[in-house]
Amino acid sequence: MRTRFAPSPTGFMHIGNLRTAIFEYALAKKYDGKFLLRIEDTDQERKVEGAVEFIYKTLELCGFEIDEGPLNPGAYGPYVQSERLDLYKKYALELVEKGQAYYCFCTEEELEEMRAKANLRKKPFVYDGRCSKLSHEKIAENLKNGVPYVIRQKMPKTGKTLVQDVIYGDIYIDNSILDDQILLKSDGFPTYNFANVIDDHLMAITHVIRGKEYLDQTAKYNLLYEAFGWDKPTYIHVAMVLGEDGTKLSKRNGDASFMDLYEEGYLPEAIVNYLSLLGWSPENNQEVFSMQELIHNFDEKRISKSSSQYDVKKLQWFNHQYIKNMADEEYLTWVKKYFTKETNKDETWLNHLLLIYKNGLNYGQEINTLVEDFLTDRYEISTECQEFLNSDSVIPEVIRTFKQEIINIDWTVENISEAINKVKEKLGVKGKLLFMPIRIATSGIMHGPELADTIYLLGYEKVMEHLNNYD
RNA sequence: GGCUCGUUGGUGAAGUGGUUAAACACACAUGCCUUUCACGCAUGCAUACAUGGGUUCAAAUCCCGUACGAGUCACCA
Repeated sequence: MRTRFAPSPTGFMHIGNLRTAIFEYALAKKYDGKFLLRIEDTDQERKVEGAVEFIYKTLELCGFEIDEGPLNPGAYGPYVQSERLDLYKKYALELVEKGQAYYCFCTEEELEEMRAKANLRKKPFVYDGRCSKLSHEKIAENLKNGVPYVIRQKMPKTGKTLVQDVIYGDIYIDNSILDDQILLKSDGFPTYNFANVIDDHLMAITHVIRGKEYLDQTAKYNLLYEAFGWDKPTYIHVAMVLGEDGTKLSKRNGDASFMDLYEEGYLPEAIVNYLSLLGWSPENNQEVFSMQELIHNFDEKRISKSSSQYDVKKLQWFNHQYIKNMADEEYLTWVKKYFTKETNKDETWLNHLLLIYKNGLNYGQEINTLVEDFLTDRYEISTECQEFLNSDSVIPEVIRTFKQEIINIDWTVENISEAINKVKEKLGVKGKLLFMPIRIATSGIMHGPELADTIYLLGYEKVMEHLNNYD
């Protein structure tokens, strides 16, 4: 069993691509097979510098072990298509020799004209194969004169071609709609379809997982395999991942890119976990699982036929689960990468603060907004707070008593907690009337984390300063 | 437009002819957790099988039509 992930190097990976990679990886590893990375850069115009490293980084972050690829080649290299040009040419020529393909010298203008005519008659454009009728002499002459050419495959004009897919079953495509597809472009590069077939065969790929958008095109692939007399791989086409609004993912959705999510503070494990459940589910219905469990439970037959919608809320829930399960030390190192607020507080104080939010954090960058109230000197009583303070006559007394209780204690969370309890006992107040006044008087806000922790972190000086306002 | 595929509640989904509460998770709402928010726990929710016909003793599950959605028809991948 050998699978491959074959992205083009655009320096961007949206979660749909990643999800396909996850399936490919899980399938290969489930059967102790190999997972390889191949870069499909046959479109020279869309190439981006550093994209290969970027892809490696992404996959590594996600916990993939790449068995063979451009940076760690195996026996089937090279793994970058632009380095395999001679190979494609050789195989294209082989088909020409066999009479399965031919040189085509049609110019773009000629093709444009044919296309326009087809449009007029409201017929889909199919190349008429005129160059396949060229005489040997004419071909030789053109080649000699350096006339630009492409190589096209001869397609059958009648009948149907069978496409077999693990998810979608048997599908028949009418050959009449099949164009004499271009194998080799005039710049000497192969087309995507051609390179794909050559490479998958040469790299001994056994299972191809790819987006459903290739389902129809698979007929062309099959015809190519047949022309060469090669065995076809097993096809597994997967439905698309849609954006939150139910439409196709695009860069405009922004957050649909893995790197964006990563930078916002979503853990790769959580992303992988969530994504694996988009269009697939394990038989045991387990939701939170590790890569190892995913591999173990993966079953390609349970991949869904219909597309699914991306939902940040659920991703956040997964992320939340993973954050909660981190060890404190691990959490602190992690969350500090996303913590960008300025502070002159010492590390112990900061760690205490960050830890308070560990169980409530949805994603890394969220820490900055959660923690805001602790890092500002602002102390303003909102009208809402003021209204509450005025709502009961016992409130001033609560505040005064609390001040007395903490004025001489050792500044620890436990002692503060104890002080609150004493206020409760002395005045016989509890609940909202007990805690709200203290919270507002000390911190100036109505909502926040655990009160004793809040007061502790505010610090003795600041708390006393605030309490003095109520004397 | 031709061809291909899909359609279970707001979202992810279980379910592939048969105990007439269609699971589970997210979201949402409420309650509890001896302060709020959050976490956690509990309950509820929407009264979901696109639609019309069949087949069958029995259909979300099989067949046909319709609607809607998506994909694809490049010297892009």
